[in-house]
Amino acid sequence: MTALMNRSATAPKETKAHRAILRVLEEDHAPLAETELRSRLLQRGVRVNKTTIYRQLAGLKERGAVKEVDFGDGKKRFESNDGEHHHHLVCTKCKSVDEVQLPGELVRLEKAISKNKKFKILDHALEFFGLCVNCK
Amino acid sequence: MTALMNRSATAPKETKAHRAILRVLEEDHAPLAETELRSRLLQRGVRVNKTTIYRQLAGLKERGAVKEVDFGDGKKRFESNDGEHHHHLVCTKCKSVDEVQLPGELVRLEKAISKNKKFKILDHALEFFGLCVNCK
DNA sequence: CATCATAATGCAACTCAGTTGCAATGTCAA
DNA sequence: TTGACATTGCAACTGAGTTGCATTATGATG
Repeated sequence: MTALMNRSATAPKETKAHRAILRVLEEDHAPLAETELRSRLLQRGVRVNKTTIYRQLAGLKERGAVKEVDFGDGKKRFESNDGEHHHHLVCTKCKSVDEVQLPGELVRLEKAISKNKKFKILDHALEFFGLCVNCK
Repeated sequence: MTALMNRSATAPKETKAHRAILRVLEEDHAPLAETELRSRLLQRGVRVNKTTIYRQLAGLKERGAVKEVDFGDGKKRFESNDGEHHHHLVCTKCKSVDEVQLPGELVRLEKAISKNKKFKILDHALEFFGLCVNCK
């Protein structure tokens, strides 16, 4: 392609870090923090500086390839943004993470809220915390 | 009393910091971060060390007087835990915070999830981000 | 293939929220 | 009033995340 694909951001370069990070996030389909991501990369023999990781993640997020997720533990987590929109079931004991779909539920809620409160909702954060099958 | 009352939770002592912090949280009914809380206290002429604030908040939370809220900006926020269970409408522009009640909605959702996924939900985090009436 | 602008990387130093150890102070029951 | 012990303040620390800058790598162009 030529000049199109303008995008406010420059075309990302094909680097080792870029490829490896995307691959890890696509395979391990869970929200990963920087340290987790870094050790996953190391396991694959790819050593990447944490600054690079944060910068890559910022870029990937901007381009919509990745979504930021917050588990309320003060760490930024990122997950691949391929599948459907979903939420997480975070086991507070073993830290495992499962996914749930809430088809239409939140959309309905948000519409109702927008009407009543006249607040334009652009995003939401919804995560569930508790005990998974193995831990309860 | 003597040796009993072993507890994990001692009766909180009536201190200046304790009183002042509770009062600020009760009056300014919004989730406040440590720095915000601290300056609110200063405005009332109460100078409290940040360590003390964090420790008081931890205690208040343990006793259920206060709830921790996460807006995903890497800061712990706490709000008074009197009123009804509610969620927040956070304006990403002017940072104002409004409240919404979602009567029964989440309870229903959580029950359905528990059944399908066999995950025991103990807590959830749900906040909405967008533009308030003035900013949109 | 060689060149070169510029994007990506690594490193060190930094910021900022939150925590910890410890000595000093305050609270409150006896 | 006393004394046990909870609370406070301070300084030093931790850990996540960011920034400036010099170095390296990418990929478009000739």
